Formats: sequence, C-alpha cells, structure tokens
Amino acid sequence: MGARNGPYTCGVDAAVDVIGGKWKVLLLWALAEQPRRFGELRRELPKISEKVLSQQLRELEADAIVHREVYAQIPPKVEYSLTDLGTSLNEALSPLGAWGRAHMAHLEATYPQRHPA
Amino acid sequence: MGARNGPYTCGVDAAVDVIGGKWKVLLLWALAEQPRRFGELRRELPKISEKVLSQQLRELEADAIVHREVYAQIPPKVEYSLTDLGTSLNEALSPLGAWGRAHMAHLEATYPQRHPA
DNA sequence: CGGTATCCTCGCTGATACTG
DNA sequence: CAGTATCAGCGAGGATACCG
Repeated sequence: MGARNGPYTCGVDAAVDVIGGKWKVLLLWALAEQPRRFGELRRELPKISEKVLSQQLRELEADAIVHREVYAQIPPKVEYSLTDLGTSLNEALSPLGAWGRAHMAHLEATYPQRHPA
Repeated sequence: MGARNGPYTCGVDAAVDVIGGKWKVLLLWALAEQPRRFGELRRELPKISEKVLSQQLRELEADAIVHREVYAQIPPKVEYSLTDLGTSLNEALSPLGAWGRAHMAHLEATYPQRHPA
C-alpha cells in the first residue's frame, strides 16, 4: 500500500502508509491506553505471530510513533509506549475512528466485497 | 489488511479497511475535487492498471462511498462521484491528511524501513 | 470509451523452531 | 521474556489481451 511512484502524493497517502500495516492501528490503540510489554501485546492480539508483532513494532519505532524502552535486567523487560508523534497521530485518527464506528454496521455488511471468499 | 478475526475491533480498524486499498485515498482525493470519468481517473493515476482501477472503484461503490452514473450513449460515458457518505469520510480523513503533510519529510525518510528494498 | 478475462509475480503474513 | 531465523502460502496488485 501507500506510495505509488515517488512517495507521496498527499498527506493522507503518507499517513495511511504508516498505519496501513495489518495490525498497526490496533497496536496504536493498545499503546494509547497504556505502555505495554512485548508479551502483553502478544496476549492482546492473540492472532499475531511474534515475528510480525516484532516487525510492525520496529516499523512504528522507525517512524518515531512508538518508543522502545529496554530495561537491562534478567529476565529481560522491554516496554513500548507512544511518542508525542504517536499521540498526535492517534488524535488525528480519532475522527476516522468516529466515522468508522458510526458506519460499522454498513461496513461489516459490505465486507465480503472487499475481501471476497 | 483490515479485519483480523471477526470484523471489526474498533472504528479506525473498519475505516482503514475501507481506504486501505493501494489507490483508494488517491481516488477519494480526485473525486472530492470533482466528478470524474473512468478515463480521466486513469490519466491522473498513470501507474494504475485498468483492472485495479475498476476493482477499487467497485469496492468503493459497494461501500457506498462512490456513486457510479452510467450515461446511455455512444461512445459510452460513466461518471464517478462521491456520495454523501464518501464526502463525510473525506472530512473525517482531513486531520489525518494534515498530520501526514506536517510530517511528510520525516515519513519519506523512514519510508525505506516500511518498504525494504 | 469503459470496461472483462487470464495469467503471473512479489511481498506480506504466518507457522515453527531456535537463542541470549 | 523477548526476540531472530527460516521456510512456506496466499492473495492483492499488475501486465497483457480482448470485448460491447
């Protein structure tokens, strides 16, 4: 998804590219609530594999949406949280969330057309 | 993209699923400006294939984001425009667009991490 | 002009196994 | 606990050709 030729044509395009990963908005949502550890996130998104979770977190980290805090201790502890940029992204997302909630029923009905069997 | 298990976990998730197609936000953008014919859209998004353009338009149509008006004449003429729902989606998207524009430079720099060579 | 019909590729996603 | 490595599958997206 995202960029077509030279990145990017417009702002929405750029933003969607950042949050377009299959689990990213869910991660944003979880982290907005409170910082989480790797294992906590895995438990909250039960269907995600470790590899993909790690991958998406790193992409969000590269985009400075998520901060990764490593505690030098045994057993290891790593905590993920939203940066200021991440928080601002979440705020920019809120009208979209409201729109989605308002039309959720309709969108679930049209879901089959977007994801044919 | 989009729904994981049972659609949908939250509103943003649902919305992103609708606009997550590779070209959809660009189409929304173009149609918000003014209604367009098939060929006009193709010329504005030069890298899109006819098949995919048609596909994405039909998905947006199924979601009642886009209206498809067929004129019974020769040569054929079909005009695509935003519905009220589509317009409301575009409005809900505008903070995200502002966010994207504001951080575009940063996002282009981090682009390689999201789309490794 | 405005599409379908095929075929194909690429890379995202996932399952499993292993490590510091 | 928090990952990395490796391999495999699948499906959206794309190229090309053809049709009303």
